[in-house]
Amino acid sequence: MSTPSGDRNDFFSRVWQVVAQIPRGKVTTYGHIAAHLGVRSSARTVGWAMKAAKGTTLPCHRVVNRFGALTGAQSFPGPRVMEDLLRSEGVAFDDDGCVVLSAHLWIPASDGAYQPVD
DNA sequence: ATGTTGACATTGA
DNA sequence: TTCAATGCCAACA
Repeated sequence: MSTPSGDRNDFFSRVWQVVAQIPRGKVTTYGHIAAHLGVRSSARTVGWAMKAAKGTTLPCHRVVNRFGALTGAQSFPGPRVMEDLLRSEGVAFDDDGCVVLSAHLWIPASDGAYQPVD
């Protein structure tokens, strides 16, 4: 549509909207968020939105990469803040320090719908 | 204004 | 199998 002055800053807003829907004790990946927005290739930009979300109420700590690694932990006030936050919500970690996506992976728009694993 | 980098993911060779 | 290249959007030099 064409509204020249309207759909430009939406990308961040959309990402923030989705992230805000992540239930406590669950996590999602950049790719899933991007895919939900219709652009899976923009997973990178999703990370930017997260960085820009610092200082907001967004649970950016619930967003991890495809491997479940806390890639954004370094952007937190402390090296253990992100992991501690997730643990505080009941999220389990693997021996590699990665989130057990098999148990906590949440997908946008699933709306609580049960999602089978591969 | 242009080019590079970045909390990623996918495909091709 | 692993390595390299591509796509996307925004901020920074």
